[in-house]
Amino acid sequence: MFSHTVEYALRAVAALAEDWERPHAVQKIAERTKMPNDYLAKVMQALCRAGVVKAIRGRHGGYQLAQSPEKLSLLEVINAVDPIKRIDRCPLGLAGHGSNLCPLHRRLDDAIRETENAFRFTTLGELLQSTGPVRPLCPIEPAGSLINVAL
Amino acid sequence: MFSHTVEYALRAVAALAEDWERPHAVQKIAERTKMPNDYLAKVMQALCRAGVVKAIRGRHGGYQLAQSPEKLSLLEVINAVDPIKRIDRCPLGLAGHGSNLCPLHRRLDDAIRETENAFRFTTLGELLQSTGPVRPLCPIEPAGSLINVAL
DNA sequence: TATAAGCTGGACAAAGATGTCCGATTGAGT
DNA sequence: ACTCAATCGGACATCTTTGTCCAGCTTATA
Repeated sequence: MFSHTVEYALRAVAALAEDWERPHAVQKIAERTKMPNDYLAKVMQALCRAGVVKAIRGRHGGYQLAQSPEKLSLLEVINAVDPIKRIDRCPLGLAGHGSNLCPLHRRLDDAIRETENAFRFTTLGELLQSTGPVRPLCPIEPAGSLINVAL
Repeated sequence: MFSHTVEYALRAVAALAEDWERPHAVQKIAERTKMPNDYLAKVMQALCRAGVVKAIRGRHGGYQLAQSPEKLSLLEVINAVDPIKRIDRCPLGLAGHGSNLCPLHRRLDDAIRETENAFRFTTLGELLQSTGPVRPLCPIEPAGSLINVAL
């Protein structure tokens, strides 16, 4: 239901969120989140253009969140790379229908709106704080090495 | 959020639902629903293989719903052409995580599940019965000709 | 100032989704 | 039997998404 690019973007910001006031190199993020390095580079550029992250160029540079994880909603991330499109007029191309969708498209748009809201009101910060029963989740390290990514 | 193919499939079954016990030729459905004839043919084949519709070959043939609109959920139609994929294990490919998703993927899967349910419990019949304030919606005919498609 | 680390952006390749074309097959009607 | 209307299904064209490669630019550090 969500594009691969969206998934990548969300993984990336989740990785950045760990210590968000420091730049992270694309290569590091890619290793952490197990995605193709060069494709991630493109995704980061998109996030940068959208203002979700900022780029620090040059040596010791990288990307870092533009604001604290608590202020960043998942929807902002999603819309930065692959905007959720609401159905705002009849897809059959009929003029004069304005916001009056037929029952089918009304139903579809309702679902889209609910999804949009679910992500609009979820911040990256909430994800990091969430104290599920099985905490160290996606991270790679099984034993006790390094920090758990909590993706 | 939904593929073009899903949109087409839903339009098609909505068109069929009008009088579902009679076969409708692909060409007629395509005109009604304003989509490419030959692509619709492929979509109908998929719906047929999934058992959502049945094909009547030969002259005076066409496609008709396999069962009454009241018994057909939108989810069945969607899954027939472009299945909604739940996130059932860590997309990072970590073994040993079973159903324990990290907060991010838990959140994503929740949204997918909600969407799935919204369509699982909506039947085609409900859409046709729904008495919105602006009834004749997507149909093409503005004046008083023919039946309103109520797509 | 030289070097290395890192982002930038263009070009391109591969794969999937969408759209088109057409001959083969089926079955009703004459 | 023959014809016509219709699905069936393979081949192919096009577009978008995803993925790869690389030369150039920017900046910290020695």
